[in-house]
Amino acid sequence: MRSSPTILHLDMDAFYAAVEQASKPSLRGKAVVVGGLGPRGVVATASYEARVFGVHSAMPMGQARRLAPHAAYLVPRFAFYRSISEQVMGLLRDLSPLVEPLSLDEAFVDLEAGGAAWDEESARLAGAKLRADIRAVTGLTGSVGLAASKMLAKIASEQAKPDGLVLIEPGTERALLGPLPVRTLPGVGPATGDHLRRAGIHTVEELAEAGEDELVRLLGKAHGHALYAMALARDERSVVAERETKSVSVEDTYDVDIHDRVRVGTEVRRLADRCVRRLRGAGLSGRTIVLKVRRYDFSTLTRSETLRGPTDDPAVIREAAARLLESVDTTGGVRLLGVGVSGLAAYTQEDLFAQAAGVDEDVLAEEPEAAPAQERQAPAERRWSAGHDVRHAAHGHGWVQGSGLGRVTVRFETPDSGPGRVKTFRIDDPDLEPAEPLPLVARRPGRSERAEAGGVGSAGP
DNA sequence: TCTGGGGTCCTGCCCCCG
DNA sequence: TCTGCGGGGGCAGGACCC
Repeated sequence: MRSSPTILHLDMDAFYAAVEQASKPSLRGKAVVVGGLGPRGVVATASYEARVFGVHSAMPMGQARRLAPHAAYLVPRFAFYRSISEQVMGLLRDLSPLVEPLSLDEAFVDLEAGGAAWDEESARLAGAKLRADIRAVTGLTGSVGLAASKMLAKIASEQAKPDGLVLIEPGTERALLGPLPVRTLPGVGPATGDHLRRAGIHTVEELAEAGEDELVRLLGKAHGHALYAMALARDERSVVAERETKSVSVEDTYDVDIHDRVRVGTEVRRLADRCVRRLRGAGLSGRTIVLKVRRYDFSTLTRSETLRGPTDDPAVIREAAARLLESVDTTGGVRLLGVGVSGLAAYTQEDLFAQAAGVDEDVLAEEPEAAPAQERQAPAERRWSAGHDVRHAAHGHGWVQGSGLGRVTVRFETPDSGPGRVKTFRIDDPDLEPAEPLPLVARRPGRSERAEAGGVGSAGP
């Protein structure tokens, strides 16, 4: 392990909810819950104000609504979050070429590799500057952990949340880790946590005392060795900038279980097509086709089939998925279906033949990526999804607060306005149209008339 | 109104091959 | 020809992460 705390872990605070609050002034300081709004939705992110009521990620929406009935409930806008994420990742790449994104809102940075820091003092300065830059560019807050290893940097950022910076000084690692619950360590989830608890192991210190052989006996080879090393604060994993994709998959949970076998078949075909679209979008093909079925009782099974060579041909993948479906009993109903492809390659075998023979590309049903999810909504809500931006000819930019019964309610405000007024329209009002989200922070001088003093949005907790 | 969607990695089992 | 053994691929399931 390196001797200086020059591995940085960034974790944006309640990212999706914070973006929504920055984008919608009337939600700042309020409980905001982002997630699926259907009957089977779960919480993706809850703002800190919502967490006070006990709402947290992965909780069923119904439960969240009971706990926080007055919170604002919004569907995620992934494309928008991705654009903000790219700004943040850009700032990280200014620090070092070694940036390892873990998700839209999290990444590791090797500060030493970029020359951005070499000791405790310079690391602290780089982390503080990064936090200030993120706030200036996006209006959002992120928490920074600094340590000599990935694991410790991640634990540090967790302790720094929200809106803070924690540096773990070399030499203090074991003492800091010892009293923490085993669940703090990455890779210890509910099942492993239970397993260890039954063996009388509750803290990291007890994990270390148990010894490597005992942990391997309890948890298996890979997990046992890895966990023992982590308990001793040993973590040699390096920051890896480029990770290649190993699989591509799509899945849908249905609002009500599907019983009709024919309908199951058509859904699997649609999923196969969506999966192919993703695959091709990434310039990939694959050999192994995986069908996933979650039944009415939540039991989940997968069936897979490996082809002779990689493909991105929709007909081939549809047929494989259909064959796999034949071996699955769906009586009783299914709540989720999924199709995936693994064993990826950057080329296909058939396309050589197809091009040589002049064969047409198989036609993929024209279907925008978002269609299946929207299709489940009532027609009135199809155009006006809660939380999405709109523009009105007379009233300007706003967002949909809700719609139903032929009406749509819009709040007119922008990231750098104050909280705005609410108005209601007919859903077919010709003056109302969908709009792109506005930048969270007014553009820097140059062209914007909005770049006035105090224009930087605040989204503090 | 109980439980999303997209991934990764590991394990155990079976089968084939040498 | 039989048996043992080890490796590797394919397959299913489970745990975990964000």
